[in-house]
Amino acid sequence: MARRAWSGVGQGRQELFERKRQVVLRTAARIFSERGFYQTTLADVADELHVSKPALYHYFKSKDEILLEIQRAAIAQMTDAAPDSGNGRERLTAFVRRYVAMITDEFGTCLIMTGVLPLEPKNRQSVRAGSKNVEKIVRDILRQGVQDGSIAPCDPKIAAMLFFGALNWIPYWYRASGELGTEQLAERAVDFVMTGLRPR
Amino acid sequence: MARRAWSGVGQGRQELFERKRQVVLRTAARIFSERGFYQTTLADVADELHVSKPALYHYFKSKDEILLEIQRAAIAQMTDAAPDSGNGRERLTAFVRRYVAMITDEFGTCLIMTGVLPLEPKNRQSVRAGSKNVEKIVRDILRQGVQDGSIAPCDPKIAAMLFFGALNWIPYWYRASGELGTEQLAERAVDFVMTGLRPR
Amino acid sequence: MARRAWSGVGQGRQELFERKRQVVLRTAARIFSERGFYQTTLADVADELHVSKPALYHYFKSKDEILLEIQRAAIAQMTDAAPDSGNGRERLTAFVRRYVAMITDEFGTCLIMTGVLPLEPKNRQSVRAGSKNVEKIVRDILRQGVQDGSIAPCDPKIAAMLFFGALNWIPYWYRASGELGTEQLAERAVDFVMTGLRPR
Amino acid sequence: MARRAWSGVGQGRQELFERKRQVVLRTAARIFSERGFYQTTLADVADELHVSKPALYHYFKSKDEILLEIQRAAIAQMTDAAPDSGNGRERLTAFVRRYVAMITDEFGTCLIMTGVLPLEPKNRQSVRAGSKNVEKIVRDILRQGVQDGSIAPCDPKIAAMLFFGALNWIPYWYRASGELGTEQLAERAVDFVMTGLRPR
DNA sequence: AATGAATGAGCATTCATTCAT
DNA sequence: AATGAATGAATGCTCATTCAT
Repeated sequence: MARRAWSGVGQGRQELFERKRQVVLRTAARIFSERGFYQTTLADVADELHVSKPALYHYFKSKDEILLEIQRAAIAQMTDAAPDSGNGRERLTAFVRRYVAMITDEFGTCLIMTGVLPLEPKNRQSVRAGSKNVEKIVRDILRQGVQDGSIAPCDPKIAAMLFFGALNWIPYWYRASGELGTEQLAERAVDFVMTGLRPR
Repeated sequence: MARRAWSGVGQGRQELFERKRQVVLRTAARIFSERGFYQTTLADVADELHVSKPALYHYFKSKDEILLEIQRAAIAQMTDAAPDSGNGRERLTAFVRRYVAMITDEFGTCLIMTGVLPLEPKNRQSVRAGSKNVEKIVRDILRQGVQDGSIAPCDPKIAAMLFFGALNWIPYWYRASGELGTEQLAERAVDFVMTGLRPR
Repeated sequence: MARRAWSGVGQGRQELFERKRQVVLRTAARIFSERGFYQTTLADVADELHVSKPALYHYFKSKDEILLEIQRAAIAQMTDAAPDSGNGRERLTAFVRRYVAMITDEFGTCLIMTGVLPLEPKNRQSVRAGSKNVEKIVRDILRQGVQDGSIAPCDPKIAAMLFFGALNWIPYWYRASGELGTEQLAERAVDFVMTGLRPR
Repeated sequence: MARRAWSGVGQGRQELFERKRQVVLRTAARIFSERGFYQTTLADVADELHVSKPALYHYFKSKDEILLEIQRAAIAQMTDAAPDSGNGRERLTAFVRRYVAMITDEFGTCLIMTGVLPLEPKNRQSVRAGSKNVEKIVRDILRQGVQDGSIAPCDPKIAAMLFFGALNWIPYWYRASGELGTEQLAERAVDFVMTGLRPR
């Protein structure tokens, strides 16, 4: 019993190392989101992986680094979510669809639910800079949309944050295991942020 | 030097005790939100109040209880935010205005930013029940609005959560000290959740 | 059972604190010298004092700080050992007598036997500077003696270090509990460093 | 790049093994003396040798054994330092010259600076016995010298330890890389232990 | 009511050592 | 012979909480 959780993960040399690293990251992200970063000990993570605690230190040099890499991965995904063609509304709609997919995976969920406060100040700044960048992308889309008339006139800063709120809150209530699929959720989100609740 | 932070808070007997309790609560809520619950030690809270650590135990029996009471207070405020007259849209609009006011104060902010994970399971359930109740209030308003035609047809569950997301995320980015007042913020929020981003 | 090792140490407020601190220091110095710094855990020190481990942290903020204060105390004693009247030989003789007394107490012994390597670089420099100072005192005495003719012509640097060697090695072999008293030891040391082993 | 530090050390079969062992020993001795035994990890030693950590276990079965062999080598050298012809003074002088040479090499320096405390009790006794033996050699020389009149009357036990102190302290301050050569140092040491500091 | 002192429980991290290849 | 991977054992330190005054 207690087979290595990553037995048979792959067989490249360097590559195997990298895959195990990813497994650690996903697992840790999931547990951090469920229990909270501080309520999760490295022993918890190790146990879940059927691995000893020091083994984790082969892959990461500290608990903080694990969280940092999770959040970096989340930010990277989100940054790539920016679509580049179409008018403002079209781009925003595409962004929502991709963003919902990412924020419901382990990394995105952990970024939102754990937040950056546990990180060391330096790393915190790093992740925050990434988030700011994603926000800027959306602000720019909004500005474009306002100009091309596909989006209602608004203060892009405020609107972007209310927009992000609707999406970022998803990890707090949505369970992928339920009946609502991620794509359908994305459609509801598109509807909500585009047309609001008032009937047309 | 180092005068008690609550010197002159009041002078009733029982009442004085209660007021000091509130001061502890507000202060703790603020620090918890800023640094995070686990990064905040009771020594930090005591220092901020110019009081000794054990003194806090005169007012609360544990760190957990402090957080619990903060969150209960937040929930109580929010529950009271429910307006009872008007059609769905009117009631929802009124709710948003009150909710924004509450979520930007120390208690509301702490409820959102600290979350319920740090609480003991029993207390966590208690707060969660309160939150569910607030959500139910909104769902009911939505249902009413859909029926009376003042709100667009939608799945009330999903819509309510997207709606709450837009509002709950506010503490993560809004600073009351900035140029945007709370009331103006509330108006933007009303616009956003009611009409969305697409031009009419 | 397990009475506090420092029960009844004193009763001033501030003063009591300081005395307990000294007790910790002496005890730690003794154990460090016996077992070595790294072989001694804070639990060992705490046990010896019939106190809990965290209690030590009321008095010192780290294991390193304990060692630092021990060594600072030793250096302070030694610095004060410098006599100021007489010719070179007389001053050196007086220095030996005082130095032997100090190097055989807990602090002096710990300074020699533990060394400064365990200290953090910054603190290490600090103690080293103190040691250098003591060495300088002796070099100056030697120079004076060479000039006034009471000490044989020699290179003061080398001579001082050989001189210190003879004395500093004492903790490695001398036990105060044996038949040879500290004063007698000091006389032998005076003889040795003054006249050497060859008959006159 | 990063060629094995011992590439080309030799080519005999068994002999090669033995030479590599010696390289490990010298290197470890040097690092132990510089940083301290406990501050030196086997990874440090392996890195310095451009070898993997487990590789060291081909040559030694534990870190303790490495230190033990270093110290045994030092003791062996010292034991051989005893000269056998001449009167007491002559023999002692010769001993000093040889002893200084040994105590300034890697093994001798490590024996002095690391001490025997890190060793397992059994090994510690073994090395201590060797040291005692070297001390006995000197005591015997002193006794002979006192009898033949070439050394001043003294308590051989105390005199021997003060004598050793002057010499053993050398590693703490002497750097072979400086301007003072080992032979010159030995002459100063001979002068000091023979005639002391007082002018004749 | 209030505090300095003390503690139990816990946790991240390190490192010598072993194992599988 | 040699190494990357893995681990058991240990330790310094933190902090919520309690106790004695």
